[in-house]
Amino acid sequence: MQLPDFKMPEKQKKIIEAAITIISEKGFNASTTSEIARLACVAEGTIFRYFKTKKDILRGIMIHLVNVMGEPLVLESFQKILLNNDEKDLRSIIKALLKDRFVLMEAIYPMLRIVATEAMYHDDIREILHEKIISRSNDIFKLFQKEMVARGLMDKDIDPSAASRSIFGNIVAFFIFRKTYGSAGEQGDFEQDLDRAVDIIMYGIAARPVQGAKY
Amino acid sequence: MQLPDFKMPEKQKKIIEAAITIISEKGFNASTTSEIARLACVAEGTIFRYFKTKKDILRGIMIHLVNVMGEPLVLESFQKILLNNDEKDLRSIIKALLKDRFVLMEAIYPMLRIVATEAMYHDDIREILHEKIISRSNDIFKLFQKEMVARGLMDKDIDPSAASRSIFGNIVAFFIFRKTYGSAGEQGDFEQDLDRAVDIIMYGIAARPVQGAKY
DNA sequence: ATAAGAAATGAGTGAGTGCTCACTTTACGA
DNA sequence: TCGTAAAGTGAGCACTCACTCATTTCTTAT
Repeated sequence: MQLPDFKMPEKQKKIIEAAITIISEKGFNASTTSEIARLACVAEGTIFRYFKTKKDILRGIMIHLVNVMGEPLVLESFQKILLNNDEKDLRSIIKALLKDRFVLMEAIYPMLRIVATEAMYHDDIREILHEKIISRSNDIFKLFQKEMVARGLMDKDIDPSAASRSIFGNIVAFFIFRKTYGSAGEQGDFEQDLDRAVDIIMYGIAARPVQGAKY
Repeated sequence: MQLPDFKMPEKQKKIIEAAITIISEKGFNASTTSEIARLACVAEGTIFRYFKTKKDILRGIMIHLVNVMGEPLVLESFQKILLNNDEKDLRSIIKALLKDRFVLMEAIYPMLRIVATEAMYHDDIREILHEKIISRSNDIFKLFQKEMVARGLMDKDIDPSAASRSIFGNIVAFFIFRKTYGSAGEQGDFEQDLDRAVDIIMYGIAARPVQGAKY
């Protein structure tokens, strides 16, 4: 996992990168500090110069997720797609969103694995995640919905929390299924699959909009 | 985690029950055999009479998920809800499904945590899960869709894989969000939330069916 | 009642862990 | 060039854990 530049001692960065790689592969407890040190090409003692304990490495990874990836990658492009679309229709926005999230999740996949696992067992990590990413995404989505309603592209009485929760679920499910099964085909296959997923997010599993309807 | 009766030595059952409790709380690697033994009220050596290694306990848990819970709980009621509904409309079926899955997931929550975590790191567990539960659920869903299409309740050109994937994502997201935040209110709150989720699964985030339409 | 085998025990073992610390190397201003 | 502080090292320490096995307890057939 190659991290973007960030003011931080060379070795510390190497340690975090190595830790992300190893922990994402084997889980936190199954990873050893000696292995991380080996991959990072530092002595084991060096790890404990930068991180007080092993658990502290996890915290370091989370801080990175939030500071380096969270803000610039996760939220910025999310916001751009949802809020800078004066002339686009809802369908292309949702499609752009799904595509962008897919690419992002693939890019930070090792980190995602760690967060998904550890958030289940550490309250503090879950808290950071919620505070810095989930609740802020929710806010952005609410703004987005307001705008869409104003432009007549979304139904005004859809609950925004339920909607964003559903979209979140769809995105994650799309990613996981593609990642574990699927993706057997080529690029065209992906586009088609994407379109299907977008259709269902837009119109559900039952209804299809009347031809020429405003939605 | 109280398991249903199943032909198996008393102590072995106790060990698995204890293991589910402890592993779901702390994760597999952070759980110790001595702690499991203590909770199960057996000597540590007894564990290794029934399970060759510690990892073998995990396999025992998975076998239980599949044999005891998987077939009778996960698939049976799934099938009943989807396929024994000659007179019900699509909306009530989906609502019943979502409700049933929620109750089920809550009942086997500790086991779910273990499976969700360990499936990320062990190929064999992911394989069992896919073979015994996911692919079979998919088959059931395909039958269901065929029936719904025949009865004119679902659009025939919705891809069944995409649809079941989406429903899966919605169910899981609904569960997780309710479990970690929400559920702050009472029962009425839950019903309302359920209805919102069902609406979105049915009609998506954009369109709403015309009043009196057949869907 | 007793023998014999099965089940259960838990102290013991050694491999392997996170972490320390006495030491070496590097960076750099005077 | 040297002195000093910071950065880096890795052998070793204390400890934990999965697993073993000699011993005890239970079960049951005769």
